[in-house]
Amino acid sequence: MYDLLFKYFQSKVNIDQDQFDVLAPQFKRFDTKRNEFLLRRGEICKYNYFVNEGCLRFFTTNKEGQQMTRYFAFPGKFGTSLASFIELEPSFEYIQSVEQSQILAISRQDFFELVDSNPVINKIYRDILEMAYITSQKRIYGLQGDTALDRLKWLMEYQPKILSKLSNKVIASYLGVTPYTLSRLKTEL
Amino acid sequence: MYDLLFKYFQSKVNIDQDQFDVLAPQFKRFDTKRNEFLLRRGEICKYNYFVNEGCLRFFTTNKEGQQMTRYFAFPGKFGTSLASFIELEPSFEYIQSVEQSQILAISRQDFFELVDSNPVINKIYRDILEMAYITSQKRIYGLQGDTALDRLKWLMEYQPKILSKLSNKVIASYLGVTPYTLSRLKTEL
DNA sequence: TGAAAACCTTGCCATAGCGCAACACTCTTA
DNA sequence: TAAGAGTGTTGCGCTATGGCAAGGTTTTCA
Repeated sequence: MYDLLFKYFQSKVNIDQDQFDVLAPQFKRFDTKRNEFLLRRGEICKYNYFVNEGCLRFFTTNKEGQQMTRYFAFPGKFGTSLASFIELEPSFEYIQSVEQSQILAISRQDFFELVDSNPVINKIYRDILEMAYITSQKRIYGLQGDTALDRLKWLMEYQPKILSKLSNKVIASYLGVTPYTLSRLKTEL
Repeated sequence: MYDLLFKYFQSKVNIDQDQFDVLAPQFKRFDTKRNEFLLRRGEICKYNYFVNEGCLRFFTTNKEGQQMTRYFAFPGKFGTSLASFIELEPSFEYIQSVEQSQILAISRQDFFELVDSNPVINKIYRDILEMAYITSQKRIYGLQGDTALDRLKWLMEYQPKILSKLSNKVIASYLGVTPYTLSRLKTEL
């Protein structure tokens, strides 16, 4: 159950089995059904999630009710609604299980106690934040300056898993286009 | 010279003058002219910058050569080309001084030594990353789902300094529209 | 301080992407 | 296994934004 998480930690920092065994029990297992919500807008996000199997989608809706997807967490990735998780304020986004998934969740309090007390976890959290921020920067530039077709090509090259595993509807909501447009773009490839 | 930086640190964590005096000298002062580049695409970003006076702009260009702005650092803000700064890889973005500015810069090595050895700095860096990431998330959602007019209104409400201090050309490059469109949108407000 | 450069605005038309409607296809799940 | 819900495709017209051109205004700096 904790294999993937241990591998993840090892890939980031030096950590041995004993150190890991101390903190692993703080991660509780959740099993989710397809399309199940782990968090809805307006709720407080109490957990940081690690995906063991399946996929989580992080999205919000604009005033026309259209969904916009920010991030897909595949196996071996962390994800949370950070603003809510940090500040204990109502979340502006949803977290939904795209398919039947197995999730490890650590509570806010346990997580930040670890971050403050355990240099290994501190470093991992720093890494996650740095990488997530850099990814966001690139995505901002992509949304600002590339055409929808460019963004689709970028996705094919760098995130092929998204294209192969997910529905056109959610892919479109990630690219920032309508499903109509995505369908048309695919004929231009 | 270090007043603003000290205030910044105090606003984030408990720090007294003695603690601050130890680390302050690691920040070297740079004075920049209007439109001077601190970093060009392809160069390695060696410093983390703190703005004392003036303003720095962080941007890149797409393949048509249009500029896209990600962030403006006003007095009391940090900014760097993070991917390059962390990984020592060539930067994909530029850092330019919008106007005559006074900057405090700390080198990569000094910075990460502080982050690893000094809990106060570690916490500040964590805060910066968290806030920057949250801001990026909101910006991604804004670019994906709101019209250009919505984004302009958002800017007026939450970042009025950008509208009042900067040229239309760079504001447009931040909103992800052309200067033509921005000019037209302003008549619709 | 005055010429040159940069910037802002606006008319006009071009284009990318939107969104309805209709239909085909494909997963559920009872 | 059949009905229904959800998903993908495509024709058509619409809207938001892009981009050239031309003119007026502001800024820069020698």
